[in-house]
Amino acid sequence: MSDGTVAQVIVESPGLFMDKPFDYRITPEQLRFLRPGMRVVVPFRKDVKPAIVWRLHHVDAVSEKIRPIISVVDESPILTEEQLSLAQWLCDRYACTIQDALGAILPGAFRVRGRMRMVVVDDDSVPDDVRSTRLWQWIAAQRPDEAQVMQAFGDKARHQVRGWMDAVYLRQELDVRERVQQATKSFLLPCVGPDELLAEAAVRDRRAAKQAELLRALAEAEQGELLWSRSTYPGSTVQSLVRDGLLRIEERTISRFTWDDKAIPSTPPVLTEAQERALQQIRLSRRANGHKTVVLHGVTGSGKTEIYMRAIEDTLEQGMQVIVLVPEIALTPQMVGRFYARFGERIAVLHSALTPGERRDEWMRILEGRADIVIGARSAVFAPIQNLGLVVVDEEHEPSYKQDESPHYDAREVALERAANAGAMAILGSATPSLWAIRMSETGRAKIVSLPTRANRKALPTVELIDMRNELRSRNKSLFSARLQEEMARTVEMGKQVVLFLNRRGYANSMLCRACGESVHCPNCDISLTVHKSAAGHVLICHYCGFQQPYQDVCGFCHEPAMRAFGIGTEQIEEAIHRMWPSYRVLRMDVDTTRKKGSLKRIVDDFEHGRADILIGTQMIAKGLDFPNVRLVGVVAADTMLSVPDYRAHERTFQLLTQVAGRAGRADTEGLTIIQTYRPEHFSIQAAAKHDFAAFYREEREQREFFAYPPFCELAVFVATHTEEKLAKGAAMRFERELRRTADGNALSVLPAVPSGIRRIENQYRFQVVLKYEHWQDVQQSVTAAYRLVKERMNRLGGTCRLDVNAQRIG
DNA sequence: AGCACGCCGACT
DNA sequence: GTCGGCGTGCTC
Repeated sequence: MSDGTVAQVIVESPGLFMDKPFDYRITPEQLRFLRPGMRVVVPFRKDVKPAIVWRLHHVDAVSEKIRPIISVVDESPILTEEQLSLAQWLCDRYACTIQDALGAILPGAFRVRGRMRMVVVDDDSVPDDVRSTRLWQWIAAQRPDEAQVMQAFGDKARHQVRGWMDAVYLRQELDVRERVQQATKSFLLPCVGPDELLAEAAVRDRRAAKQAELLRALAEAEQGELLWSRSTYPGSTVQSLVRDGLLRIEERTISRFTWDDKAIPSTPPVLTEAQERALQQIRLSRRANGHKTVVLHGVTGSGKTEIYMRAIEDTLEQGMQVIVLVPEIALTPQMVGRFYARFGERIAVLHSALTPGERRDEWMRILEGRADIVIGARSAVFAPIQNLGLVVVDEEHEPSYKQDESPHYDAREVALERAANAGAMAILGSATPSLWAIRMSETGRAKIVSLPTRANRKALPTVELIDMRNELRSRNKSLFSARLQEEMARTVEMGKQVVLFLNRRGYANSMLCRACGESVHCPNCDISLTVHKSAAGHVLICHYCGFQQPYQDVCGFCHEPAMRAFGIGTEQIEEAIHRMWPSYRVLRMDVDTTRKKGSLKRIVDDFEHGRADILIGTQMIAKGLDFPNVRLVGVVAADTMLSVPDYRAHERTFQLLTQVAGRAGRADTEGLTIIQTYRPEHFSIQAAAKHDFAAFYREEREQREFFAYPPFCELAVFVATHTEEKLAKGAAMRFERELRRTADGNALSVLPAVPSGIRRIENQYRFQVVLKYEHWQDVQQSVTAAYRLVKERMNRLGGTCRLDVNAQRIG
């Protein structure tokens, strides 16, 4: 027992059971520099495991059972104190483990691997008969850990090895390895003035031409330094000049990440009156002491990005830093380009398509203050910014801000939490703000700032609704109404472009037997197979597990040759256009055509540069793309989104239609949007057609309030999965029962356990329990306790449980 | 997770 | 009597 400080660390190890900090002893030497947020390696059971220092804890007496930290990986913390408290906040808010929370914050590139490996002590004490064994020689060469020895030589080798260790023929050595290292480059800097460099070069001309060449290059270098390219100047050349005291080598950390098409620096455009007014309101809010959250509601093409950039400039002037969130950065190359043009190298980019090395380097640039604008997707909200002044969430209504795995965080909420902690401002921008955002302004937690007109002073595109029931009556069996066909042809003849939107990929939604009514189902999932076109004809694919089977026109149930494809997909539209207008150049943009890296950008580029007349796409074309030459936007079937069994189907329909319509007429082209629908009277479709956000909001708000759905309450969805149906069901029922027993019935309403929307995926049965409550705080304890109880049990039985707090969809 | 501890059925 | 089934608990 002794006085001192212990380190509480979070050990990296999967599972719920160890979700608490463990104490470790600190040596006096470590005590001088050890800080929370550093990575360490600790002994754990018989293993060595990587861990993160959670906090330093003063105790009167250090208990005997506490073991020492083996090794400290970092010289300075890679997580800030604020990020550590954010991790705790994530645990509380989303009922996740500390490990999950830290895992979400810290990029995987910082993961370390620690192991104890065997090293031979090769001196006279080792007898020759030991030295001559195959095992000994293998250990000497491989430096394996114990598990590797067991794997290669089996169980009998263990005793042999233990014996050698006792005799000190072998010893254990800690091996700590990081997944990727910080990238560095060597720079050459002169130690003497340029005149002397030239003089020394002259001396060397005869006997060391290469050295002379380097000295001259260095004397003339614009920055007064050179990036050392080892192929131009070999090590020997540089080393001898270093020895002569003429130059020195400096290792500098650099970032592997480069953005290859940086736009030319541009001068900011003159703001329109509306933009000017909006910016003034934002500046007022920033100075205010109260809420600093602004919902920027700007119609499509109103120039929201320019407002963000002005607000960013203000923030940088105050010496503070900025986070900009975009729904999916791969979909918004145009936006990143504009930011580079404006702010240059002070930008760091974080998103999932970066290599681990690139992400690590960008992280360090932010942490060390070498970048002060972070632009990225959802996870960029965790960037290690130390002096946050502004968070921007662009396209705030997009569902991609919600994380689908644990922790099920909502980046918008995290953004507001971080902003509140830092006293920073938050701007949530959208042409179609979510009900959540508008509700915040109603309850005084945010202020709405509007941009009601387009920056190009053009009107919003005219929207025509086509009632497809009339088309059927007039015997038009084509996918396109007469009106849409006519305008498509006219637009292409004008040399303008068309965007066609359909929210369903593949060729057809399903195969249905017209004789017996059965559809073709996936053998592993409770879902019908989607029809896709391939070189070899049609294939049926499961969108959930990837199962494939060939197309057959004979029904598997009644054996009648009556199978037929139902429900149009994007591939079928492409085919129809080829048939109707063989000369039109068509591009298709959906998950299937953009799976390969860079293919999305190529499609965007091709369309932008007029190498196609028509772009067919799923919802990914609705996200902030800007094609100036688009005259016509056609929505092939507006109803597909409306009939989704989800409480947000109306909201999603309105948002998608409005966003898609907004792709038309962005520059000098007058825009036209044609929406085909079987339900033209539906308020979501009517409101989108009239660009009437207020009307949509009024109606939808009323329904949500009446049926007690968000934003008038919050939902949490518990899902249990297991290959045994009764075990999945049992876990969900246990969760339900537990909550009925422990939770406050006034604060929490528990809906009965039922099968999930898709009852089985990849042979796992899924049962769910939906919870409704007003304040998570009031129910957090009982819900978290019940969840942990059931999850722990379920994991032992080989199943899984998940709890999505503040769920954005059910099922 | 992965492993040790511990309390009940079928066996050399 | 023991060998081993896997329910339960612990890891600084």
